[in-house]
Amino acid sequence: MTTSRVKLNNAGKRFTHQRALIMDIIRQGQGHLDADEIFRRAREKESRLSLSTVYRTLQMMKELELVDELHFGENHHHYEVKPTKEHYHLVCLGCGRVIEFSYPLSRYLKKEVPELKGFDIDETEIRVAGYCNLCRRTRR
Amino acid sequence: MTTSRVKLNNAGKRFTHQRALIMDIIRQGQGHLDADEIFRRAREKESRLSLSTVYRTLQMMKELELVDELHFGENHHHYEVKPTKEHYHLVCLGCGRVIEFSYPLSRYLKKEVPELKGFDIDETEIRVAGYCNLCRRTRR
DNA sequence: ATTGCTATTGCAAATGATTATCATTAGCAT
DNA sequence: ATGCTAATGATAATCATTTGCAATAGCAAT
Repeated sequence: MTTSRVKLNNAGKRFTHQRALIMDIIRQGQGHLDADEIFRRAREKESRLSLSTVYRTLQMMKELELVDELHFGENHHHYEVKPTKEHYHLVCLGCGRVIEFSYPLSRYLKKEVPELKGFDIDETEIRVAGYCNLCRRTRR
Repeated sequence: MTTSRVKLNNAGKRFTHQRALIMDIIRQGQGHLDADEIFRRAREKESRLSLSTVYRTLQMMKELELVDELHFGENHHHYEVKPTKEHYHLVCLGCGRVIEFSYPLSRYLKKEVPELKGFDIDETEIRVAGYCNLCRRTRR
């Protein structure tokens, strides 16, 4: 997409078709793919693509603030396109489903948390883990 | 400490001195050590202690709800004794300092987030990253 | 205290996730 | 079309964590 191309050029980066592909996959991924899943999907289109390129691209897109890295309490990360409205994630420990919810945390923090005085906030993340409606029932 | 011994026994686990040591270190650690730091400190007392034992013990203590695992956006985890009052963490990207703050998230979530209807919450975590007072100034 | 069962440990090797190295390739400004 | 150099692919290296297994040590029963 043109927007990403411009963003890359402004940052002095080249617009490669690997990068375009990876971005498209994250965009269409409807959610929260991890590096390996992005790699597998990208490989279907570009069989010569390297996993290193996926990691390097993710790193760069984080720095350019095109994507956010999410942490679901696992030992690998997930990625989503930088969202326009503030939202967080509910992770079901049963089925792994991820549910988004909006919540104006940053506004509340400023109001209610004295420790934040003079602290320059870069990122906020909320993780709520538990069992969704369905999994709650089938749990023994 | 006796309390942990009882908790272990109730769970059908043995109270080994490795486990006691690891728990003490986390308790006295004043905060948020990672597995490797726990290992290094424990080794000063018990030079034959194995890193596997640290990992296995952490795993077990998580399950018994004696400790919480924290995620600071790195690719390893940190640990603290299960806190009595709800609090979260502010991580300075400059100096790595971790500041705790209390915030009644779970109460607010129940009130304000419809997606949580029927969702059985196990854990909640907030991560706020940015630059503390000191680091903010020295940043170019 | 002694015994016996078996959970736990230490060690080493295995796995999983990510990063670094480096020769080759390909954007993009000229 | 050309040349400079950032980016890529492939592989090896690193870091974090887990697993397999023989030796050890809790702890319940004697």
